[in-house]
Order: sequence, then structure tokens, then C-alpha cells
Amino acid sequence: MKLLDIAEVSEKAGLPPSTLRYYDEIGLITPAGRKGLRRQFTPDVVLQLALIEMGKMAGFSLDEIAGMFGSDAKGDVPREPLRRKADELDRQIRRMKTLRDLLRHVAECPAPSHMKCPTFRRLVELAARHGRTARSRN
Amino acid sequence: MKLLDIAEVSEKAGLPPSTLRYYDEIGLITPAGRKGLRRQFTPDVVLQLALIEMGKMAGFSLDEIAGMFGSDAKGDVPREPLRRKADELDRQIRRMKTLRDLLRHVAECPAPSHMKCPTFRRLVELAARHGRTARSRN
DNA sequence: GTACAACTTCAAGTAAACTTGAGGTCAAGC
DNA sequence: GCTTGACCTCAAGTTTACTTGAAGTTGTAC
Repeated sequence: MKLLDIAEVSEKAGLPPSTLRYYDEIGLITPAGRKGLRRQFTPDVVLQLALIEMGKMAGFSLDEIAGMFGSDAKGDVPREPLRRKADELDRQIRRMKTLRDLLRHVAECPAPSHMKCPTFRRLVELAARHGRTARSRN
Repeated sequence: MKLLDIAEVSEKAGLPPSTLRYYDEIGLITPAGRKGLRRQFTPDVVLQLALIEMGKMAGFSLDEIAGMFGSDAKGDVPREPLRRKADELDRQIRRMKTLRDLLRHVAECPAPSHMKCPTFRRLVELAARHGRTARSRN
């Protein structure tokens, strides 16, 4: 299996080498080995990095992300926290849809101040309610 | 119109007073006035804060959020950037749905290592593809 | 009319996630 | 076999988004 050095991974993942070294340092990724001093990565690391990026965009900390996928040493990834994170994502997705609608509305709405537009207020109130109760499903 | 002092806003918005002072300092919210030294807010600020929270969860910086809704002094909120942000949100929503599915899958999947599970890999590859089209630097 | 709790300012501190820079190592091409 | 450029480490610096603490002010209750 062909191994990649840090510049190749950097290129494929679109992340600077400094970030990859940092992720290694905190144990988020692990090189398959070293050639001299140089880290050698398996191609899978590119996929792992895509996953990490996704997690970050969803608002998870690197610590949380490590907790989700990092420790595949043992099969001890606890299922329940994962399900709860998935549920949290569902709520967040709903809020983001509201925000998206809000942005599209603001882009069209001719009202001088958003706070005076009833549609705008209704959407924000809707979102605020979702945030508070964390209910229902997609 | 009844005005709220900082503790009431804090209570209603679920944010500590220190955060509200900070937001005021950076111009993200603005008190209607002062009573002595004390900030007096209109009830609308609670809605504004809900909006800010939403923006944060969607991964926007406070600066970006200010750019979206903050400057309603003039009606000069440019429409095109807003539409682009909405589009970006759409892409992000898609990625988050993938991540959610991924988490649900990991919670069920009995494979010892995720990277060996074809379903898992397929989902990550899907997400990586979605991610590439939208993201670059900065 | 005074006590006091809730406010105020301002400077400094904190945490996460990196980046930068100085100084060192090493594999590959000539 | 030496140069060179890509890698390395480690410490310190940066940004964002706050929080904390010290020291001062003030509206309200008694």
C-alpha cells in the first residue's frame, strides 16, 4: 500500500501541513509510520480529514470529533452519545434551514428595518422556539 | 414601550450579562438608552440575540453576523452576499445531513473499524465530494 | 438618607485551534 | 559526498469569543 508524505496529504485534503502536524500532535490523526523523521500517511487519512472537516462545520470541537471517530483502537465507541449527537444535528439542521430562509427573505424584503417586517419576526420567533424546546423531527 | 435592563435580557435570552456587554461593545446589539449608567434594551433585542445564536451555530463569525443584520442603520445590506450565504448554508445543511447519517450508522454498525465498513466509506466520500465544490481558503 | 444589590468600566486572563519562526535533520539528485 | 529542499521539533504568537476581577456608581427599599 502506497504511503503519502505530508505534502501530498496537505494537497489532497486542502489543509496546510502545520494543521496536519497539529492534528497528529493531539492524536486526531496518526501517521502509519516515519521515513527518517518524515511522517508517512495511509491514503485513508484523507477520508478521515474530510470527516473531521465535516464535524467542525457541524460545530463540534476537535475533542468531540476525536470522541466520535478517533478511538477506533477498541470497539468501545459508546452508541448512545452518538445517537444523541445525531439528534442534536437534526435540531441544528432545522435551525439552519430557518436561518437560510431568513437570509433569502432579507435579500428580497423591501422593508427598511427587518425588525419591522412581520415575516422576518415570525421566522425569528419560530427559530427561537426551536432552539429552546429542541422538539419534533425533520 | 417597556425597556428591559441587562438582567432581564440575560434571563430571556439565556446569555450571561458579560456576553451582552461584549456584544454591545462590538456593536452587535445596541441599548435603546441608559438609565444612569445602566443599559436599557428594547424587547426586540431578545429576538436579535436569537438570530445571533442561530448565525453562530451555522458557523458564522460575529463579524459576519453583524454584516448580515447588524447594519440596519442604512438599507444598504447588499442582497447578493446574502444570497450567497444562503446557498452556502444549503451546502452545509447537506453535509450535516450526511454527518448525521454517518453518526447513526456508526451507532449501529458492528464493523470493528469504521474505515473498513463500505457503507461508512461511501458516506464519507459522498460528503467529501460535496465539501470540495464549496469550500476553499478563508 | 443610607445601605446594598445590581449595575458600570477597564484591563487582564482563558480556551480552542491553529500559525509562525528559529534552528536542526535527512533523503535524493548531481 | 555534498548540497538542497522538504521535512522535523518546540516555543511562542495569533484570533475569536468571551469571562473574571478590581474598583467605582447608582436606583430602589427601608
